[in-house]
Amino acid sequence: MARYTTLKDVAERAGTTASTVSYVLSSKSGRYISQATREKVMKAVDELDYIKSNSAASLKGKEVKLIGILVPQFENQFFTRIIVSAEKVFMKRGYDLVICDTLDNPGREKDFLRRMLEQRVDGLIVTPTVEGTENTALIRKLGIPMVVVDRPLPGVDDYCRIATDNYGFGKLAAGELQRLGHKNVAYIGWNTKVSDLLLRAEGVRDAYEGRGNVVVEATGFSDEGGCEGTLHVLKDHPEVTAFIYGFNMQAKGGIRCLTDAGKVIGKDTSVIVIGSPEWVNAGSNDFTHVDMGDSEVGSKAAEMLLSLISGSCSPDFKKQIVQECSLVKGTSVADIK
Amino acid sequence: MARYTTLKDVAERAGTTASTVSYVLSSKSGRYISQATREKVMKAVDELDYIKSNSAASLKGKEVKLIGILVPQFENQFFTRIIVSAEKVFMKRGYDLVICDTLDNPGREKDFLRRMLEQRVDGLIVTPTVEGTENTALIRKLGIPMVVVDRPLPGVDDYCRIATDNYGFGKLAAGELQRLGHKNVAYIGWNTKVSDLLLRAEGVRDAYEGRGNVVVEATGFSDEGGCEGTLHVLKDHPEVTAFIYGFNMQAKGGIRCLTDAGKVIGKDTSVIVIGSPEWVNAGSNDFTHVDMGDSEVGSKAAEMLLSLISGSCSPDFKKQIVQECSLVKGTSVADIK
DNA sequence: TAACAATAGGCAATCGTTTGCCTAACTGGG
DNA sequence: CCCAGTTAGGCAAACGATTGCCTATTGTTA
Repeated sequence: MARYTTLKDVAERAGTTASTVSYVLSSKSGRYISQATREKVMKAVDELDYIKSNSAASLKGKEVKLIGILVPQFENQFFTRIIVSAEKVFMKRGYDLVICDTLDNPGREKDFLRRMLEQRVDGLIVTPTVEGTENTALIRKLGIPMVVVDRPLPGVDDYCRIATDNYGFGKLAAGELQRLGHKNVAYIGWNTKVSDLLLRAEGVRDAYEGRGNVVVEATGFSDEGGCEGTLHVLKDHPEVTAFIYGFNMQAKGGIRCLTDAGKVIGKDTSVIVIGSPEWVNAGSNDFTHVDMGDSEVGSKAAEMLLSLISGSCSPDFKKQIVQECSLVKGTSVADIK
Repeated sequence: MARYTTLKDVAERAGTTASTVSYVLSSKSGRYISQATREKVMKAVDELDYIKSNSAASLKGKEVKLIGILVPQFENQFFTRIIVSAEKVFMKRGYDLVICDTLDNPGREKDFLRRMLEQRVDGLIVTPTVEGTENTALIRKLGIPMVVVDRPLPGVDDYCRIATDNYGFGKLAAGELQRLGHKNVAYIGWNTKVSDLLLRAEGVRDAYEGRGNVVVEATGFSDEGGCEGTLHVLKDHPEVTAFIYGFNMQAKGGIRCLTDAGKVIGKDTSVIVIGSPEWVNAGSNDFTHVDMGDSEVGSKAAEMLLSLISGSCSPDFKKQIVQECSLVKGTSVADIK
């Protein structure tokens, strides 16, 4: 086991006491330290490779300088982008990130959250699992600063959140298809109970209210799910001229199926992807897609959490911010007007 | 600030002492606890939402149950895959992950490593920055378990590492091009001094030794870099029929340039990508690429680190494992034989 | 019935930092 | 020369969990 040197070791070498060393290192005002002592201490610190113990410090009520982040799918770039942009904000303020991938499994989420609390994290950024609302109850009860990202906590309302504009995603995508003359479109989405996600379909439906038909296919959250839904539509609704994919993984699978079925995207059929996975414009791809504002979501969540932690906002400050989205035009939608 | 309950609070409520509560919770053998006491304690723990403090425990020499992971580019799927697969291994053993993105900046790396030590992480998985070899010196001196991933620590040799087969990547890719009749190929790589990465070019060169010509373009590690290198080749070496891209980001930019230049990939020109970014087979893409064994690298590193931590291997156990790679054939290489 | 093992649980030191409370030496004004 | 302020730094009590060392019951056996 590794041996770390302690304040006492340093003090001994410098010929002083632990408290003095502590004061030197934390350079707190209100304590006078002579230049000579300061130098002796710094020399000893250096020679002994002293590294302070965060555990001991946090035991004395200091911040742990750890932020916990729980996301449901690490492999989804939407979340890694959130993490990257949040990290930039936290890093500047000296916080490290403990990151967990819940895999959308409420059991894992519960475990992880408890472990975060055991680590006494200073705050949490959480995209809750679909059915694990209860898991965050303790966090809220204890009053640990937390910002929820993307999905809501159903049945709860006094918490901070950076939301994505799910309804807007659908509406924006559908609007574009309408503009280009598509009367019969399909929305391939996730077969989930999370209201947040059903909103996307609703946005599409509302945009088409009285102006065309929308076929909604709710399938599994995976490449296969996307493919399956697409095949259903191709088979049962040959009148459909455009597909909106609610999630990037489904989109990937669905597009593969369309291609395999011999369709040329942007000509024989049209596609809009909700989200900005890297592949939308890699290689010969150039998909029209809805940018959910991934990075913005991350940095806003981080900033909100920091103000919660620093107490710079009132203790009962609760706010939900909806991130704006935008349409990025590619060549995957045919103009059939 | 959040108030956590302590062992003492629990003890008071259960009508016993902190030590008993501690023994109940850790269920250590060698201490007798009556069923009645056990129940009273558990009840109190429950009612008070007791959550143990990892800081306090680690102060007493317990493991912190944290593993630090440093990667140079979070946005690169190679690394997120490593993290995901490592996490699966660690999670089963009760470790949490503190993840940092060094952005290949030695200064950031140094900061992060220090912070990891301050957290007293039980072990580290590190892909060192290009020029920050010194940064890990302290880790090695202190004997903190560490596994290096992918890149080497130049000038150091007694450390554990899961390496990627850089030379093999180049050779494998070049071999495929040769097989299909390409005599003049280009390798677009990173303008770095890291031997590890130069090896890829060497693999390509060796494969072509006496059997054709290789143009090597070393550019920046970005989309733009890939594009730039590609344009040079198109301009100065019209005889080149195939491109090998050393890194996924360069590949993305380079391929975009090829397309913009009116080339149809797999017909007019050929491409092999080293690495497996998601886009290699998304949409209408189907690139021949070299699978570096990303996930395997992560899980092997995690397992090696765990055995280092548990001391199940001799203290001076040092081992370098090279992960095998494989070629995944797509349609991006034309057969010109 | 004395002696011993098994069962049950309290006491207090310890881990490494932080910080409030002292003391002590100097400096300078009156 | 005395007292107040400034400068410098030691002492020791926390923080919360762990664990070795006790003590005090029982139950068991010779």
